[in-house]
Amino acid sequence: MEKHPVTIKDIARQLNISVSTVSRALRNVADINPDTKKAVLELASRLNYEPNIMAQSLVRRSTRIIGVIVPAIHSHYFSQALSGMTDVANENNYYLMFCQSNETYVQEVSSMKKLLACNVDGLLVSVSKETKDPTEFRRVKEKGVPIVMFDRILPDFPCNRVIVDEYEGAFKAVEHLIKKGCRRIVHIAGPEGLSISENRLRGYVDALGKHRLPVDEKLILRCKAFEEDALPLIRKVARLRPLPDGIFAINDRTAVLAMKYFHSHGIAVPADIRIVGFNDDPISEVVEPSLTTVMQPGYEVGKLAMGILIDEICKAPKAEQTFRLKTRLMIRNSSR
Amino acid sequence: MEKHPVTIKDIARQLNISVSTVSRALRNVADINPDTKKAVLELASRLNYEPNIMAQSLVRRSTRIIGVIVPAIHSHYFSQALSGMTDVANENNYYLMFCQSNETYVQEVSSMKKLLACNVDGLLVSVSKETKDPTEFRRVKEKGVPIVMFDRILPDFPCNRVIVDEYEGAFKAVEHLIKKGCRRIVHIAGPEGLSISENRLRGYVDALGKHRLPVDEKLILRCKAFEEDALPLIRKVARLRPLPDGIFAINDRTAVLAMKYFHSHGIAVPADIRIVGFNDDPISEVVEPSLTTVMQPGYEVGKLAMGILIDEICKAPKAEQTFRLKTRLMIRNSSR
DNA sequence: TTTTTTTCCGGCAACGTTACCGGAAACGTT
DNA sequence: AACGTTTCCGGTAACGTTGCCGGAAAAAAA
Repeated sequence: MEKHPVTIKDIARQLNISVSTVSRALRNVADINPDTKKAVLELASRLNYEPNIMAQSLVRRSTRIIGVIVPAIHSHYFSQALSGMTDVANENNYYLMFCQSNETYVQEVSSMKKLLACNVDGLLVSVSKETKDPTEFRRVKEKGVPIVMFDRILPDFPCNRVIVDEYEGAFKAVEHLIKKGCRRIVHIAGPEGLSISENRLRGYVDALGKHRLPVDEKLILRCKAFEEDALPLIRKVARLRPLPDGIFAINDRTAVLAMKYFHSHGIAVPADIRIVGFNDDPISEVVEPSLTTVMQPGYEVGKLAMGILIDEICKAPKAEQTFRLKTRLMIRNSSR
Repeated sequence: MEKHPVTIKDIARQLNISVSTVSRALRNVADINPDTKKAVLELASRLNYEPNIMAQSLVRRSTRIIGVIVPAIHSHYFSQALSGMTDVANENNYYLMFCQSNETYVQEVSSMKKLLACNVDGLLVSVSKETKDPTEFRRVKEKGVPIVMFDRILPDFPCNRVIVDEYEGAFKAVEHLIKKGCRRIVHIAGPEGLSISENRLRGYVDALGKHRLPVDEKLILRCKAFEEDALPLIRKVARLRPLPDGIFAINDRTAVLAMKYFHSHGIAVPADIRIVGFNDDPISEVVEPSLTTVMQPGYEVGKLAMGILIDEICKAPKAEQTFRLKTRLMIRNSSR
């Protein structure tokens, strides 16, 4: 074991030809005798030759590696997106390197440095909840490495983007509550400054506006993290008088947390209060009562983002676009 | 933009010294004047120099890239494991390339080929449900690329392994049911031949044996896939007479499926039938009644597997071991 | 036949880095 | 002063591959 992997030189030596001829035979280039080509290909497959990607990328200045940075690899939504990316990357003969920021800006930047050192051909990023400053991303772009942002984008940083239409999703969710008769609807919002938080909040506000309901600041509660600090907010909601009759939560975990809390405190869902979440996590189908929620097509977001990035790598630069995928309101029992 | 990234040569030119001197200054080697070293380091950081990993790996014959193959990136358990791996890899300055087999042998092998072409320093594999044949893995090992298998291992292929003690987990789960008074316990088992299926089955059988309960073949039902074909089996269970009084399911999704089915068919859980699952997916906490299940430490499995692989890459080969992480029985309402 | 064109191949340099070797200069020793 | 030692540096080859160029041999045209 530990033999040298077979190289182009080995083939050249055995066939008594030069390395450049072998190289040409292995690729689809003219200037090669069909017979030699056949001989080379045969020997190559017999020896189980695999080209050395490192050497290739060194001379080609392109690695076919794409770097991906997400806040957390575990997380139903992101792991679905990663899955979509992987499938598309595979089809197109690209390699993927994954990093997670664990929701910190520091890890995000250090991951980016590492990926750049690997000469990635492109970057797929969903920013951490701490990230506000686009300068690091600008630097990368100036080096000529294309970036596509997905889901959690940075408003100040122009680039191709793939997001779900969270505004519309939120709007539909809140409108659904209104149609069910809710008049005092709480929004448990996400961390400030994050695009997804703001979009969902806007959807909430506009839906109220459309139906001429007042926007009461006291009914808008902000999480700092995503789930960790939701419980105190939920307690606050339960103590509000009169009790709100609807909740639109930033995500399913928060919504479920609220449902569990209400259940153990004698507040009935949906009779006393209706609840809608966001994400369509597996838990939403399973919780009792099942949770109405906004489905985001994570797998599709991943596929699309990867597709766009690959396009940007290969072809001439087009105008930067923002692609919005539609959400779907999954109506279940928590709002019936 | 699209400027050449700064190389060791640029530094050498600007400082009027040779590339080898720069190279030495950048690394921790003797044979370098402290002053020159300082000058080089300063200029390097001023120019934002990053060494080209491709070039380094070409000459060092080591890429610091580790390939990971799992059946599915989405999946609560695997995404947790990947998360653990990523964190450990990062700490140790390794890069990760992820592939998913989508539970097919073909994709698994093609992923492996691709990763090898990238000259990965090691491989972390959890095999697909189709995989029986160890020859491809043997080949890799003969090339000197270390493999650590985790979770879904291949019995015929000797290597370092990290698994959870599924036997003990299953044993405890079934024993728990017995202690709650169950006497006719069904096992909804996983696909045949998979290590995890077999280990859990053995735990089931042995727990029955220990408590002198008969093993009834009619109470052991096999899934072919994991969840897709579970429903017919559950129907079968519901039609059994006398009705079984306990179920040990291969995973939480199957268990929840069963609970939902029973609920809509007037069978009470846990009064008529007690249920235990496997995995501790988020859904198990949330379902009504909450699901008793066997917790597997996915994140820890990932961390440990990566740690062992890195050890194997760096140090002299030690005897191959199988590391078993303990599970924990999470007792909830579905078995009370 | 000679000339032109085509076909095919080998040599060389390059990609960015490291490893090895040899040697100049500075220092220390007797 | 002559010698050995140490310190530090530059040159060169190599890692595996591709791209360019020049040229020999074969084929086509004159």
